[in-house]
Amino acid sequence: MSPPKPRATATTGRPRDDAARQAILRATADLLEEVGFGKLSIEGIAAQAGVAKTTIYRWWHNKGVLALEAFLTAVSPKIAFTETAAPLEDLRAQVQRVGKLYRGKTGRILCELIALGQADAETHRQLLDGYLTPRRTVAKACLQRAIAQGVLRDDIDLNVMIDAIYGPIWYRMMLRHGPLDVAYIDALLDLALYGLTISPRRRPCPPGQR
Amino acid sequence: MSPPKPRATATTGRPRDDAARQAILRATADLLEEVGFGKLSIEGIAAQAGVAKTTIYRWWHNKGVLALEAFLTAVSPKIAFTETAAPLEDLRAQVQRVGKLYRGKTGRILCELIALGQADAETHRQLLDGYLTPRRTVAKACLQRAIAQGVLRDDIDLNVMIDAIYGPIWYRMMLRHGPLDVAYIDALLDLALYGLTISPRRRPCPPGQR
Amino acid sequence: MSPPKPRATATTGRPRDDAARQAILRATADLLEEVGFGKLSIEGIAAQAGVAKTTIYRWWHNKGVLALEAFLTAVSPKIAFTETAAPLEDLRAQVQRVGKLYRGKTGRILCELIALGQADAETHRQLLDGYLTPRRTVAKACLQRAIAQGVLRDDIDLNVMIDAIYGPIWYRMMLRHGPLDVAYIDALLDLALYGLTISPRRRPCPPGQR
Amino acid sequence: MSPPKPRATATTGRPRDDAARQAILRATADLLEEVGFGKLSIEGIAAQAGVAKTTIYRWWHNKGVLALEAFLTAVSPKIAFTETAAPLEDLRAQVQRVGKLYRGKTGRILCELIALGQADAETHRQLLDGYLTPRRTVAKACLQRAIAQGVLRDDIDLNVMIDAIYGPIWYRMMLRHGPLDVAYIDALLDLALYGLTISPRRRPCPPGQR
DNA sequence: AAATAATCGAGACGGTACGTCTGGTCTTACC
DNA sequence: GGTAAGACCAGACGTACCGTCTCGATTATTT
Repeated sequence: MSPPKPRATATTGRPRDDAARQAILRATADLLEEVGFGKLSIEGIAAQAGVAKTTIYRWWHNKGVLALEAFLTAVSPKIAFTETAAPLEDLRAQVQRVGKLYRGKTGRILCELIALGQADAETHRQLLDGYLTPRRTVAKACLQRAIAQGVLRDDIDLNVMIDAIYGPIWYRMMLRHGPLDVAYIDALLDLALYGLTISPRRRPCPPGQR
Repeated sequence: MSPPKPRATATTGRPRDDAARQAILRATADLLEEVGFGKLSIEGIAAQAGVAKTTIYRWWHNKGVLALEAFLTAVSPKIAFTETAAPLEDLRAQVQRVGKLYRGKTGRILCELIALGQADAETHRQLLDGYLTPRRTVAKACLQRAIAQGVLRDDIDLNVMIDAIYGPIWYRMMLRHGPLDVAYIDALLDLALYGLTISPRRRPCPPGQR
Repeated sequence: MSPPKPRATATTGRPRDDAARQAILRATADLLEEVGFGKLSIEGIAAQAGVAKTTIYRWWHNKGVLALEAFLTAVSPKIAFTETAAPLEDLRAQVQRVGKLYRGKTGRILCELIALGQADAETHRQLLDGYLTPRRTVAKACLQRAIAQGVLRDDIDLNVMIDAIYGPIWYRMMLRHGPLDVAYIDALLDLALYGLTISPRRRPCPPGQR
Repeated sequence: MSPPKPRATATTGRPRDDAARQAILRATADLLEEVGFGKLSIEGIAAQAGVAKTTIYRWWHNKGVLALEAFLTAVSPKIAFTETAAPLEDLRAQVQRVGKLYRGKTGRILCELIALGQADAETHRQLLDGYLTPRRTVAKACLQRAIAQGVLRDDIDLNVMIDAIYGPIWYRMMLRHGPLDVAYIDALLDLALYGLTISPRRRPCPPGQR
């Protein structure tokens, strides 16, 4: 009982104050943007949220899960797939949208949260389940529509496909060895779709697709 | 003179004790492996190296640059390009070697150092200059040999090419959403080289190419 | 609020732990006796008291005020005036008692605290208010009784009188140029009371005066 | 041999650099005035004197003896006895001169040096031999002249006499519980000379003496 | 209505590590 | 051999947060 776990149910007693919860998440998100995860402190959050440290520790095990929840709450709404008739164009639009997001502070924070997950299994799991997997699932659906329409090979593991598309985006986001701009992402998608090797076929734009 | 910067030159006075320097770097590398960057402490390093804290602060601004230097000193020798007649095979071998390294603790530490670079420009610069850029330079040379031999397209920015190949490796190293094993890397290289889209050509390519 | 001042009142929050306070004062007094103020360290006190350094800094600005409070707490009870019918004998007894105390470690510590007060106004004030003034007040009352009984001149500032009596005691305590023994103190009192100059009268004074 | 003792004689090698010695003493005296003994640091002295720390440690065991020597060098010349035909007036003039000196920074420093002597026997000895004893010797001579002239009692230990005169001065210098001004010193001398008790004789100013 | 129970704020507590300062020692090159 | 420069080990400094622990006050449900 000593580790303060989030209560599953509490039938009696004073109910959880949702205003405090919101204030904490908000303060965390703000500070995360302002100073980054590295310099985030529970005391700072408590002060900014006008809340006692106890209240934070009561509901979140550690800085990581709190930061993560705050991050997810703030960022998740900003990325969503559109769904049109042309799956590859959907994909291209979505990747561009992600790229734009990752260029900024969101990318910086995300990177810190990933690093955090290296040491703490729970943070890692939460990051995957709460952020990565849902987005990959949507992306898979998009790719499957493309396969169904016969514009993509059907002999490759979807997970590998997605890695090939998103991997380089994350790579540049984290290493920052070059710009993560529209042109780069476009070139990258071309490469992923048509390969590096010399071949008779190019991306000859099936008439009407582009 | 109050900010303790690494001296550029010191013609007089007691010279720097290289034994202490080595001990510090060694202790740092060991602790980095043992507990990760997150739980690395200067006090711990000083104790393990048998050195005063001041000696550390005299030569390294902060934990980041020290950890980075220790990391580079320890890891750099472990990755090198072979050079044979078949550049694409060189590439494949090298990527597999990198993949193997990133599967383990090295990957975990690297990921923390990257996150660190998000907030501190100097750490970021040092990571790029000391680690990433040299490796990319070698990789570029390899790709250029392949282009010269006519097995790779010559109309694509080399930086984008390299991103397409290495990006997904790093992606999996950091997110750990799937195994970073030999089969994955092989599949990834095939994809990068031949593309996702449906084409008459497949990898066991035109006779005589391999 | 950044300078950690002793709180005036705290209506809310966890109340101050008096056990910790006592332990700190006790440890300080002990170490003061053992090693003197010069080698007193907050870390040492914290360790001996089984207390965190922060707890000390929370309630005492610096080593000086802590040492002083510990000193006063430990020493004050040891000196008190007796009150008999013969004020001059009361005085003589009290001065001898003080002399005995100052011969030992108490004197040594007191001397260090006085030196400390030279640089820090607050320490100085606290030393005067907490130690010196109360004792001088009592001594004044004693002298006034003597004056009322007609055995002491009534035309001299009481403060000067007291200085004349106690000054030489402190002088020898601090300079240690000679013994601070019973004989010395007796001789001193005779001198103070009857003067240095040649006069017909000697201490076993005119009949009827005592 | 490890404790660096001041060399007694050095028949060979480079002779001691007196310029360095002077610079060190001067810097020490200056810093002593400026920040007091408590915040005096060897590093500061070395920096201000343009001298290596080694050079200081070679010639002085510790901060105390250095500070003391610097103090004596700077202060000694400021106090000297005059010698006239009226010993008691000489005394009065000298005590006033001492009082004036002790009112200022000299007193503050002196007090710190005395405290220092509580813990370190050598410092204490040096303070007595170098400062106190010579001054007391001169004062004794003065008193003896007064005794020879028949204006002072000859049945009292000279040491006690001197304590009775100088003790209260030091007392006020160190405790600062009241002003150390001309009037105070005058009153004090009267008291010391003529006593506190009621007697037919007052200081009736032997004609021509005052 | 009272009792019970969990929440909340405030803030003290024992700790760990921080980055700095100074004390003394040593090592080197120069004079 | 003395000296300036400065690196070295050692250890205390005062601060920032950590995660835990009382408190008194508040807000519900259950008797």
